[in-house]
Amino acid sequence: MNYINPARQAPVTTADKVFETMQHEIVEGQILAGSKISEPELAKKYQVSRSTLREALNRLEKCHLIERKPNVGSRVVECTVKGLLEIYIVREALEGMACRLAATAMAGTEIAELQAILTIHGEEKQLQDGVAYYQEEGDLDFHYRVIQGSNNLQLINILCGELYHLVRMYRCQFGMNSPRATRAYDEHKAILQAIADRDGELAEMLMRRHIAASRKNIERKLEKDSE
Amino acid sequence: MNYINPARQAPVTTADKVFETMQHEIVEGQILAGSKISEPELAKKYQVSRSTLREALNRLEKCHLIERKPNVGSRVVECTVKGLLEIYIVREALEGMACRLAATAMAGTEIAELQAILTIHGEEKQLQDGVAYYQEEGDLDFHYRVIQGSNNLQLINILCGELYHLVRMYRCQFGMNSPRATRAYDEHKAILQAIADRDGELAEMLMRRHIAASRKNIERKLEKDSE
DNA sequence: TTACGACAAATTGTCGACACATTGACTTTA
DNA sequence: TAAAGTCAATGTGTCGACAATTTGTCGTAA
Repeated sequence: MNYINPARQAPVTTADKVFETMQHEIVEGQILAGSKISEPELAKKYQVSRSTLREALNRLEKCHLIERKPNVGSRVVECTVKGLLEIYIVREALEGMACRLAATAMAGTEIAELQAILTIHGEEKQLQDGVAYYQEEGDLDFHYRVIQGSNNLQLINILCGELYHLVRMYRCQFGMNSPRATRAYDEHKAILQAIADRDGELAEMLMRRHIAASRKNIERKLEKDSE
Repeated sequence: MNYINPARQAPVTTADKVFETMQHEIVEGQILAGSKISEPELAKKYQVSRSTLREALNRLEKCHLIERKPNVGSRVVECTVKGLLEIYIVREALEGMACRLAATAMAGTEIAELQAILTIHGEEKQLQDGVAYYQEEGDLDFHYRVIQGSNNLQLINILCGELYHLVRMYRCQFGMNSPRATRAYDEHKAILQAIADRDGELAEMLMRRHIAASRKNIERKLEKDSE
């Protein structure tokens, strides 16, 4: 499957390619979460030297997909419930702010474009009545565009560059296909309306509630599973 | 000068030491902002191989202190006004959230400890009537402890690990010794009171206003300079 | 004179080998 | 038997050298 990758530039160097490959394998769980990474082993697997592999590992660490300890080695991060909720907290804060900024920074054409995309998503949702597509690609795409609309490079870099793949990893590995799609779609519409009205304060509040609702939904679901 | 470094672990490997050295030199401006980094040159300067230096560069990139382009090289980030304001925006969002969390997550003992520290800062401030110390170390220390109090590892990592040194760099290079210290001190006290009252909502609002006030102060100052 | 292209110098990316630290198993000793 | 110490094996950190790419210079042609 060919994922979109917001902040990516074409993989020019060998380390880039190894990085992308490993990224996909970690996100999709082919390299197991929590597992130890053996540099010699993976270097042989990808047919590159250890230096090149280590370069790739450095970028994976930048994406928070692996953790390194000096003189010990690297491990793939573990997908814990605590970690998932922590990311939602960070997203609530940052994407809320991004939304506030987008309300004043986004161009009218961008807003119109995003409205068109939302309409398409809505039709497709009803068409196939399948939640998966919307929840996966569509949701990410909406959030991605709002973040870009903030026009704040630090914000964009953190959300689209450093946290993006970790979010995808959690989505993949926890198998998130909750029945929140319809409600989420309506919330997206309301958020976009606030942006179109140039009401930054409201836009931020709605985005924060939107993300907080997802978080609480997960909390409920998980504590129900543990009963 | 020996800076405190929140999220640091003792430098065990040589790359660690080179990283810390370069970090200080970049933050304090000895390595000029915006300047190009020559790997062979710096490797010779620090008496290490290029591999080790590149390892250090990778960590500097993680702190947003340098930027790399494939097949071209690394540059120290530039300190622009736009960049400074962008960081304040990110801090407003993240530290605001951290403060909200701290209001429920911080232990009573931690709060008491922080209150004691604030008192000391207040006395020292009046004692030497110098703004510099408080503004530099004390302010960073207060914010640092609140962030730690959030008990959210993602939040702590981003603020204390990735953005911390960039903030210090801006403070150093823009020479921030504004007369906001007294007001900032009072604001800190109010924030801490909200945390002690376990009022997360208020704590977040106060922290956001506190950081936003600093940002607006800088905006005023800078547009006054440009007149 | 300007624009284009080839060449040379310098820099970055990649490689394989060595030095060092950690881990686990085994031996020794209380 | 248990605890501590030793040693080997594995893996990470570091090094120097080679390969590939970029950049600036020079020369040629329009």
